[in-house]
Amino acid sequence: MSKPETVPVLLPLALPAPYDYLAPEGETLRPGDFVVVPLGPALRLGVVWHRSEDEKPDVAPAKLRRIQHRLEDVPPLPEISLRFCDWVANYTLTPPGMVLRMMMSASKAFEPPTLKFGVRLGGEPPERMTSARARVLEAAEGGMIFRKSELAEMAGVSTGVIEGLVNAGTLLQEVLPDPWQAPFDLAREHAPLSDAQDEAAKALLAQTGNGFSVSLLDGVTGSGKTEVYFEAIAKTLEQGKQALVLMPEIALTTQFIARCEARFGAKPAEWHSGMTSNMRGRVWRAIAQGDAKFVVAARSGLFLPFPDLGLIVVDEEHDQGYKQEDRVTYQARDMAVVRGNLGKIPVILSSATPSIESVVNAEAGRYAHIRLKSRYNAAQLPEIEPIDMRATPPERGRWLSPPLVEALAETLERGEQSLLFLNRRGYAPLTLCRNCGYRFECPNCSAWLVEHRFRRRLECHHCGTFIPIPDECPQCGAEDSLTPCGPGVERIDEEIATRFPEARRLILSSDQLTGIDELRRALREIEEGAVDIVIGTQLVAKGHHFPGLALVGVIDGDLGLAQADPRAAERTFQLLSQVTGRAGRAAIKGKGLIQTYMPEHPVLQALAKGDRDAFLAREIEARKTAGMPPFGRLASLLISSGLRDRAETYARDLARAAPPAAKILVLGPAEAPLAVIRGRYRYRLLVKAPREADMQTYLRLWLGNAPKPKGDLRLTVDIDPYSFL
DNA sequence: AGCACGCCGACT
DNA sequence: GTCGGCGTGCTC
Repeated sequence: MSKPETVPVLLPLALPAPYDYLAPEGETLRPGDFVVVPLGPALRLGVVWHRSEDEKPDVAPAKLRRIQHRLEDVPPLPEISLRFCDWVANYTLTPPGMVLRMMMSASKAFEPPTLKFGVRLGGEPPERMTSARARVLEAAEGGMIFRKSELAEMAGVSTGVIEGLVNAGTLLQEVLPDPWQAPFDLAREHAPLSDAQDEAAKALLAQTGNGFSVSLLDGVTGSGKTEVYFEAIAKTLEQGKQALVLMPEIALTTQFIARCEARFGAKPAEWHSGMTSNMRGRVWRAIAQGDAKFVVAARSGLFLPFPDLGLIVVDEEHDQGYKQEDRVTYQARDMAVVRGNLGKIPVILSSATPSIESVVNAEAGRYAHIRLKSRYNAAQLPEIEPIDMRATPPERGRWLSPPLVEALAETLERGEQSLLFLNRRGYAPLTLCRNCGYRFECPNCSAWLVEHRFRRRLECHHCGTFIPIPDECPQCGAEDSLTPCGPGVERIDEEIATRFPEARRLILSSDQLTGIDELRRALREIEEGAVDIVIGTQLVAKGHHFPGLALVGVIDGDLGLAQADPRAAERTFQLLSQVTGRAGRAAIKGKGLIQTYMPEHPVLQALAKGDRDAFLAREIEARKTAGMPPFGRLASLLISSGLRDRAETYARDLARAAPPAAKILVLGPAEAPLAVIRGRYRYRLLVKAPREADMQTYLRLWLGNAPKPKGDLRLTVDIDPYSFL
């Protein structure tokens, strides 16, 4: 032992590798331990990393500084998390520290935990009894623990009364248990599975239990996929292991949490960005300690420190929301499969409209394909019909075609609910001057300003800039000459208001519903049947059930098809099937009407005929021929700068520095479809490679020798890009 | 991610 | 002459 022991420590910063430190005197540290280390002038929190055999510290010994101390009351990061971090960093070409940062994104978890206290009936009755006190005692009957505010509200008294009873010794203060501390009742009685569900559950359980496997649980909306994977969750919890369910939109999961509670007798822990930092800290710790066994999370939940994860479910696996595009860009569905592989545990991908990638993997035998072809409870799939807008156009200045209006009228007549879907926020996507042709464009982006009549302004959907709606044209000065062009949800709402003044309407869009609570309230109103016609954006397509919905009308079925995007057809098919799939449940036969100018398009044909498989086969064939994912690999390099020339020149220099490779194609640079965002000019390079090529090694070699972006130049690498804007 | 160093313009 | 703008580079 001549040399002092050096320990690699990874810091949650954009550094290329872990730094080496001297171990603290007389203490042995292990990989995963959280440690405080000096870095430059400051102290920082990092994680003791692992070093492979062949690596050795190559930093000058004189530079080595000593680890200050280890965090003793934080559980160490599990070994799998370290390997997962390295894997993701390597795959996405991100510094490992940035992945670690995601893993540590609960700063409160590293501070001494604050205990929450509640009160419980237990001591002697108070000497002086009042009516308020009596009400509290009555409400607290049974010995349950309540939060002070909760009990006060139940008894209809102020919290002062509660405090008084605490001081009198009647109410005892006790640590409030977190929801995940309630035990699960796995044998709890629940609605029996249908034969099809039972068969699927058996097939699924056959996959789970012996190490890593991926199952694609593929069933039409309303077929009861959730109950099927609940069986796998029950099995996991029975084994005492942790189960993770990923959801694309956590704001919409109230229903899901309630179903979990109904099935297992206790609530799962939740994890998403909308939680308070205190709550995030508590959940993080509970997971790290292995106390939280069942976690429902947004995509970032994949990076939580599970010491004993036994199952990952990716719900609505096709959803684009799983692709994170800012900071570290990753596809959570794909990374879930990686995490499952590292942990040797089963992964379930669930969807009514699975992604092409997953279907191809299932067909190739890499994933088990478990299908549920019919709806649960004899409910029928909605009948879907395209409406040819060339044959039955709407009247001037209107957006609903006669057949859709008629269907709405009939549905309204029957007292049933309708949903109109338009994936466009605001009132109108473009405003122009009738007199001189001036169009309102964002000063910072290459995009039109969208009129939001509700908020009385013109907004840019890319940078958030807005101006009040002007009275006159800024170019020619003409008054009353400004004309909104095209519809957004607000304009559809206006049309419904004139056509069906008696109907109760609700716009389900992030503009109208700010915050989770408002959204949840709106969803409840719809569920309870307090709304006749819902007009909604994307939000309505994400896994929420509307039990009374009979008719779904899609205002612009072609909207997603216009873009020159290799995934446009897939995405449109998924979105439209999900939206129209909201129609019709147990008692009601649903109907879906899609307004389109190209009813003969394969996407619309497939929807109308309910022939998903034919569409998938066709789409898969097209991808195969073009060498597109999953048959080939893509990476996108986005170059941006405040100066157009600088961005373009750098993009060209970068392209020129690309090492020649037999089968790897570098396309571009080309101006990005959204050429300017927030005043930054954007150019794009696309790298296309065969499936067997090592894209990461190629990119590292290339970027290692290429000129580095200087000044305000930014270069972002996106492996497996989903957005081409 | 911080923070210091260093090189250019506009002030007492 | 100095103050301070931020672009560049370093932190084990």
